[in-house]
Amino acid sequence: MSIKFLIKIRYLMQIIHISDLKNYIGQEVTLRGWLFNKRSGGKVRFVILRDGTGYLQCVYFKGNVTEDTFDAADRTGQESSIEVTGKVKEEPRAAGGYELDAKGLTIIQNANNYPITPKDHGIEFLLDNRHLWLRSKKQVAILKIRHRIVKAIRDFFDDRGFTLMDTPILTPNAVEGTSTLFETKYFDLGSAYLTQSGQLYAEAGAMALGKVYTFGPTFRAEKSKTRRHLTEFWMVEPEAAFFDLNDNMDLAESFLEYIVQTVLKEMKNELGILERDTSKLENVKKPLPRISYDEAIEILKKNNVKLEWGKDISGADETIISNQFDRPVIVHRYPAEIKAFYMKRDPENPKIALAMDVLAPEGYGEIIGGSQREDDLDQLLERIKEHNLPQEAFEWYLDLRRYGTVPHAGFGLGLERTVSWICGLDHLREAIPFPRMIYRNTP
RNA sequence: UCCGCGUUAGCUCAAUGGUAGAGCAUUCGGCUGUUAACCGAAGGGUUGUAAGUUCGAGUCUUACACGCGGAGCCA
Repeated sequence: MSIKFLIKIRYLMQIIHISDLKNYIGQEVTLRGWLFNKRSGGKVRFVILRDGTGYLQCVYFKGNVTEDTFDAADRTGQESSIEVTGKVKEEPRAAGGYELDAKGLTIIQNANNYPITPKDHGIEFLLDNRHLWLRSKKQVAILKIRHRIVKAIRDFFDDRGFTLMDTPILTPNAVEGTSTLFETKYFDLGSAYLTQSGQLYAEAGAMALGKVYTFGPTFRAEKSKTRRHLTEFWMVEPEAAFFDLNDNMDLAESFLEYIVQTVLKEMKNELGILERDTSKLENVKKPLPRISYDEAIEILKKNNVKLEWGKDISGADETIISNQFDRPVIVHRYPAEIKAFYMKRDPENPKIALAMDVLAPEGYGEIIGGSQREDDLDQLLERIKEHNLPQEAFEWYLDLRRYGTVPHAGFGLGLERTVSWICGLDHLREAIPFPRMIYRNTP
């Protein structure tokens, strides 16, 4: 065969992805990707190809292929980049149902000694190799579900008249004045802090656009060392004018239902790879149970846990409460003292803030926190004093109450906690591609 | 910051105070349907660091370093 002829064949060959195999049964195709794993018989070689869209077993029989090709199948290492050609066929013995009756194997780059072998590894090693760990089956499934959740979040708000509004990451002050923030030098203006929430800015947006949401990274410099904390995480925060606490809870409820039901419907394969028991996710439908903080204390009392009125609900207590229900539970009307300065007081009881948290089932804890905001100028001024916050830093925020203030509300949903819950992960660090934790900022 | 646990081959882990071991990975050989394939062989070690107890320390003691889990804080 002349070189010209080979080039012609090369151009005629259809280059496809594994996810499209079903449309090419019986046809000769080319696929490109990485060698996921391989096995061998005496005169047969099984090469598992992955290309980001799926996995495909390519079968090389000695005699059916050239010596060179058969040797190539032998000497190609795990995660080598390769190009394969062959005929697509249905094959119940192969995982995925399709197989490639392979003819050609081109090694783009032969990888030697890939660190993540097909056996167990410790978490430290895997995190050190996070850039490679992302290639493994479960991590690919998690990344895809995370992407689908992000898309569901955006679709949900976009379809309901919310406008995406990005808020600054570098901010001049602490939003709630409590959390420890990452500090950085900012030219001649002194210090700037990495944002811990876009909410105050989103409130300005809600007064401009009616309904907005902000979706971006947030940062907490707390020295938290648990499976529920990262120092850098993503949060989506809707904020709507003329919303009260009930509207806010209605929105959160529809929102969670939409996200979970969308993932259940469209990500069956990935949930299967993660071996997620989806029966508990099926229940995530309106209406979600709503209980007050006072009722939460009663539930704890029945379970022999004493919680003094005015104290915050701990992680363990959250689990006890959420175990009483078969779906996420909304807890509302917390003691004002343990909540942020901008939350509106209950007109019926000034000791209570019109706050709401949503606790995920199965011990995943708080995934949503929100409130109706204080819209009265004098009340807000008083709160700022009580919390010892510098009023001048909040003048712009107070302007929102001076010029056409209206009742409004919003909440924040932690993306990684949501991904972790829906995927059934045991640690937040697998819910984000490159986790940032107190003792790790690499790779 | 506090409490608990851990650190042995590239990776995951064994080893009663008495010669440092296995599986995976790597290299070589075998097998025509493998599914974390399997079978045979080989190479691979300053047992986290420093000191101490002991005839003898991977093992016991102390300090330090690093990591993991939990508490607090929060999404």
